[in-house]
Amino acid sequence: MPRKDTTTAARTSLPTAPYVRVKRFLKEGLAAGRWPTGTLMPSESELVAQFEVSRMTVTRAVRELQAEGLIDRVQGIGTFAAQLSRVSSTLTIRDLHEEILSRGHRHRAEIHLAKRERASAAVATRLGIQTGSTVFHTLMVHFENDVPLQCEDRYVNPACAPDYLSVDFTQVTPTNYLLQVAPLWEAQYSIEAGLPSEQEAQLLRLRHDEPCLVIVRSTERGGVPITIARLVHPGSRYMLSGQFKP
Amino acid sequence: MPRKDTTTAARTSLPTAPYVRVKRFLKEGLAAGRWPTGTLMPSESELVAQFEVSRMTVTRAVRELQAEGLIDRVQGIGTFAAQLSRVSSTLTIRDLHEEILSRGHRHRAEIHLAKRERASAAVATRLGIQTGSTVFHTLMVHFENDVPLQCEDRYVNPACAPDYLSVDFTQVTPTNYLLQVAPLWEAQYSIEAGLPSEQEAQLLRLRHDEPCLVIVRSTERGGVPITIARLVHPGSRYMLSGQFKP
DNA sequence: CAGTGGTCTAGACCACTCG
DNA sequence: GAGTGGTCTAGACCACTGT
Repeated sequence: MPRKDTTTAARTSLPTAPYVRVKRFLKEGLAAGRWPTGTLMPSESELVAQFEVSRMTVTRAVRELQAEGLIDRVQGIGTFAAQLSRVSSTLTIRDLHEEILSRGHRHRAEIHLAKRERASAAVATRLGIQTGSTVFHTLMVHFENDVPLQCEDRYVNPACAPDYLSVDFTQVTPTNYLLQVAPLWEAQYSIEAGLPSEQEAQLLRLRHDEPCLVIVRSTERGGVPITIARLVHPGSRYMLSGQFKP
Repeated sequence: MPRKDTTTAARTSLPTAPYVRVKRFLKEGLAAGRWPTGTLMPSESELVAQFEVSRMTVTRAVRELQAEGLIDRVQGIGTFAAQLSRVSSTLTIRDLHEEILSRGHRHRAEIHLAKRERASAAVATRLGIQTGSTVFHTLMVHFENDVPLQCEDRYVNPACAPDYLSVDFTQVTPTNYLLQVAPLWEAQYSIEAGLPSEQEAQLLRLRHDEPCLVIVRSTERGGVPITIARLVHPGSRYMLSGQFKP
């Protein structure tokens, strides 16, 4: 009889999956401070005995908690409660076009620059190419219902997207196009508050002393830099938001 | 013979785990555009046949990709390539004290307020309590090597941390203390650029027109609000950074 | 109905760490 | 050697979707 008899409770309401029960037990124990940070938690075999389930089931529950960063496991040693203070959230950065449409608003892009240039030392370094070699450079402003929302200043490695300049960016955002050409596999970003450059202030129709949210993002794939972008948002018109949900 | 014979390759170099191989196959296929967004991907049974592994192994690989948001699965239908453009990053917000120490710098907190107050309507709403009932209110500035780095204005629901005001916040940060009392299970935040209030500018030793990164974070547990905090950082001295790594 | 994913089991071998 | 996690298998039952 490979299938275990389902005599045990949980028939009245929801027949919660066993691995979910194990997971919940551990999660609630952590929330209740039953295993303070760094404490040794029950071993897999203990959980197997306690819940009368197979080890695979326990393993799944525990592995998922590990993936969520709630516990640390060390082979040969045991399972430990993780630093709950290092909780991390998922900050989803969507394509601005989609984001605006999903709010039910209109999106429009104004192209101010789209040409090939010689890479400055700073740009070349970050794109992993030779100073003075060709790069693609675009500068545009994105509008939400005709209000300027983002100034996008972007350099692209021609090796990764040779046809970049032939794209009509009033129809497809650079992000979207680059995702088609090379799904972005790794990226780094920084988020800070700062003042717009003179040009940015003008393009965004801002006074030069209005604070902006500045996101600098560089994207690469397998160690090959694809693009770097500086995204400037008027502080009064844009905010990032997200959730923690450990 | 329950154990499968390990005749097949991968003996010369690393004996990569089968589930890793399956996962890598799918991941690289997605990167190469083999399955555009929304496309039907191989079923579990196909992968079982192709890789000559058990279904559990395939399931694990596929389930992990799903957790990473790279694929969508629908019972009874199949597995589909997810929208790669909605890649999300993990933004880890650590305790500022730890963050500063990990940079090898000194942390110091200056307490400007720590008392009980009657909740204003705005605060009461966000803390889920009655207007006019008691709340704890703290205001402090955190220094990194004696440079003001963050102004923390915080309201706490007394029901969740009755002893909050008896804590010596020059020794323990509110975040740290609240994490001990009630590990934060859910939180929401917004990040924006803005100007400091007059008081904040003074506390941070800023001109009132210097842009700041403002994080507003509210924390709850099981639907019960614990605390709301407004964290103001001088734009010139602080930045958030993170990575995408799908 | 056949095909899909969702879950579970009872065992197994391995690598690792500790006393 | 005993205990831990890391991984795998061959089968199974289920719920769900299509035709």
